[in-house]
Amino acid sequence: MDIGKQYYPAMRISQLSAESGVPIPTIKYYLREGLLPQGDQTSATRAEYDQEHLRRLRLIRALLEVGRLPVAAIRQVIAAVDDERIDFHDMLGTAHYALSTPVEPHPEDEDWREARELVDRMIADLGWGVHPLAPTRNELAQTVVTLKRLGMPTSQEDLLPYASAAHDLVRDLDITKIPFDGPRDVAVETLVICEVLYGKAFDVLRRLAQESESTRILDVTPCSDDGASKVTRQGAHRDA
Amino acid sequence: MDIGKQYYPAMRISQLSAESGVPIPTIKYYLREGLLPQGDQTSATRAEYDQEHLRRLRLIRALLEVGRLPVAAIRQVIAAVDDERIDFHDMLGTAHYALSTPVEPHPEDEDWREARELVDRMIADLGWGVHPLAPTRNELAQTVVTLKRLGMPTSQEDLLPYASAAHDLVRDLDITKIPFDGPRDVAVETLVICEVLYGKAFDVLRRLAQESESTRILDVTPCSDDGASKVTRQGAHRDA
DNA sequence: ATCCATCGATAGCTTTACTATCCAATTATT
DNA sequence: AATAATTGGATAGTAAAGCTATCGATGGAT
Repeated sequence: MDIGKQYYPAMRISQLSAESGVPIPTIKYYLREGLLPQGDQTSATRAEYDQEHLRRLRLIRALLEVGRLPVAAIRQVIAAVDDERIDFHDMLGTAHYALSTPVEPHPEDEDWREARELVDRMIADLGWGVHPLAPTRNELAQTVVTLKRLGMPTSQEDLLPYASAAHDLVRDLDITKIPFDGPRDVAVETLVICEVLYGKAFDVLRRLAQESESTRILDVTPCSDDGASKVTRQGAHRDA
Repeated sequence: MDIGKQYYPAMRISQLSAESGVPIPTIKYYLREGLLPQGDQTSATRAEYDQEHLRRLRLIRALLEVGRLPVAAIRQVIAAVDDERIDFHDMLGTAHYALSTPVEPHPEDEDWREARELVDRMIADLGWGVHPLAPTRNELAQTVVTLKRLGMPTSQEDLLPYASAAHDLVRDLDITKIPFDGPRDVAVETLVICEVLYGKAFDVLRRLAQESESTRILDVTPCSDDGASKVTRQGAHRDA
């Protein structure tokens, strides 16, 4: 038997479901879709799963629910991890690009070309090592175009403070958490978790800060209880 | 006639469609859904639209495509703007909360309670004026729980650098763009644009920085052309 | 007078992420 | 050994979201 797995007690699909809270049909679906590796098949009607599967399952749910990534993107990340022909660096690149929303370029559009040039120039000015064909470039260009169309034209100068804040966070925090010298799957998993979950955390923190600042500017009792009507009165929650 | 609208040339739905690139049936759908206000109905089969409609339409598309907000959330924001009974501050609050993904609390779960306490304590320690019932608190708590479940437990200390970076950006940049003294619709629109589009921009910048840093750490020719195979070989784009 | 766009209503479509049902093959229970 | 329960594998059905298509009546344009 595999020494490396001796600490992982085997379980059946029903236990996997119970531990993770994910219904059995959904687990089967993930197996079909290649998100979750097949269990150790001991007979025609029996397969065993271990802690790895549980962990993977939790990762899938986190990416789906917190990161709101499409199943297809998750599959790509996983495929890159499992494809041993892809080297470490390219694997991380694949993971990176799977996380970006694909944006098709519109080189015929004047605004678009200008935005893309802004992005390329900024990346070059910052000295960032970003692949010239990275889809992320188009994603940012698209955002810049949209801002312009909405009447908030954005220059490199406007974007730079965000860029350096992002760089600082990544350099000092995110990247230090990634075990580049460890096994492939752990590294890429950590990278994805960092990008998606810390990304989410930052996003929420930003919205919290925005609320705090607009409350501060608009006067009012910054955090007193009398404002409780604000939430209940309007039912501002999206669907809950 | 309305003096305030004399500079806005009227157009028919077909022109609105042509200008915005949004198909007519889709515009009708937005009208039905209350995302887009009805045009000026001049007869049973004729209505006139103006630049406001065009602007609103672009905003809707930006929130949908860039911000990936659900239609229901967009409708909530719009409803709050149009409801004159809601005061300025509550309107912004509604907008804020419409942007958050609803998360139902699990007070029975130990992890969840702990995470929520962490969030509350941090907000208090930072002195932020965030509503005690803000759904954003649960959103962050959920993220913290998920991180823990994935084996990356997160303390207040871990989160604080992100929080202060977020606060800095908001205080120095985002919030200065919002015309709090202007008309309701402009203020809330700007707020939403800032949150969603600058949020997106930052997210992309973070991913760019991550790519740059992992490239730097993993050795390799930081940005040379020989890596072009990375993108093409794997077809790393999500679905394009 | 004729044609064409528009309105309003309704129904249909597409994608995504599940969820449910069946059946044969075990495996467990009695 | 008989019977009940569980699993895997296959297939089909479902629900929600976001459009898209069609139709008939109307009314302005030529």
